[in-house]
Amino acid sequence: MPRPQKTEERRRELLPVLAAAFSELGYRRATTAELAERCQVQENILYRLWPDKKAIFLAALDYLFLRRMDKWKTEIEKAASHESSVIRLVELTSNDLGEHGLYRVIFTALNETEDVDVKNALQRLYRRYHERLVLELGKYRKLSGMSTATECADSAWALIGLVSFMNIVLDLDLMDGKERKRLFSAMAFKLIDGS
Amino acid sequence: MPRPQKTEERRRELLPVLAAAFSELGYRRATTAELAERCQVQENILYRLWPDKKAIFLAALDYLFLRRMDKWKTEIEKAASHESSVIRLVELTSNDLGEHGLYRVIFTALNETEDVDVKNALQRLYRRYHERLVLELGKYRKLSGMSTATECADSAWALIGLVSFMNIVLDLDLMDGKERKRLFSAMAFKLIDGS
DNA sequence: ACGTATTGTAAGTAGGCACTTACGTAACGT
DNA sequence: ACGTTACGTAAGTGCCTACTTACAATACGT
Repeated sequence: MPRPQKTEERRRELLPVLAAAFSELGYRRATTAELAERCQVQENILYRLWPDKKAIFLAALDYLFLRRMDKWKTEIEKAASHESSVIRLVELTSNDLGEHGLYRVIFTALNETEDVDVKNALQRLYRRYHERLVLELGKYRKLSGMSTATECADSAWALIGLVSFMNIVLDLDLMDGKERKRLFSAMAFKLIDGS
Repeated sequence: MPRPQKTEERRRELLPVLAAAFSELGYRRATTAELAERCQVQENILYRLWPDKKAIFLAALDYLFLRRMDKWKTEIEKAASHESSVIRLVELTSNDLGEHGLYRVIFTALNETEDVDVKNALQRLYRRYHERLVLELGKYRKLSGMSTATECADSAWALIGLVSFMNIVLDLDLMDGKERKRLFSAMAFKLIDGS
């Protein structure tokens, strides 16, 4: 048997480039020609690695989400034992609002929700995101004693909403960086402290 | 001079249909062919009323926003003098989350922000939205005495963010109607009461 | 070394899209 | 009544884009 296939390896190589393209350009403007050019390959070989453009997009979405969760993890580990991980996450998020391309891709995906696969992928993503946040928030609130599970879940959703919106603010240049960061921090801390 | 042109009148006639199409389908899927069919005219005549598709879209966006602000106005007027208009607005919003097509169109527009005209239109829309909300929120908080202008502005932005996010929740079926309404009300009231 | 299967190159295809053109028809002022 | 202008119909045009096909080059196991 000649030439062992290393497609999986190739996919991993190209994914960061593809993800960057999607987060810069969105789904539609990231044409297959553009994607291929950025990967410095022919369109053809993208289609040997994935069945279609949608599959490439979903792979990129997944990649960005996992990358983000990894960053959360290392950030939490870096935290001093006495400080809460939620606070650490809020600070992390306020510092790189929009730098990671995840939200851009999510917003672009939201316009493709008539596609069942895209919709399901987004659903799973948001649910996992929420689950993870509830976990950290729960730990934090347990320290201060009061707060029901529902209140925790609500606050986590509101936090996710806040981050989503801050990315709209960023896209539309509704505020400058300083103001944006101030608003986000103020609101985020209100939300994690609950009422 | 023969046949007085009534283009403006025709535009007003078609706008509701066009706006409905854009909020159902988004910008891309609302093809000019589809738009024409829904209006029961040929594509051709749309291009006699507007220079291009983008102009139609922006007109629809404006139409939906003005419609929404009108609804706010009548809702506030309907309010009994003793109850606050902000509370009235929150209740209104929680009742018809997603029914009006405004947010769908806004989200679709957010994927076209590389276009300067679209970006400016959205910027103006959000700023006017915010301004209006700050006004009502200010009146409400003046009653309870404390709250700086910045706090008011912050809360107004957070409210807008919450509504934006609830529309994502709706699109992705992340919660059923009851749960969605509960979450929105709970968070909205926290936000208008400030911390 | 050689055959086989993968990787790379380049051109092409079919469909969808925004936008036009050409022309027939109807209404208004005089 | 008639000429002018707006309105309506229908077909088309050229471009873009996701996806293919045909074929050459290369690397591995035997």
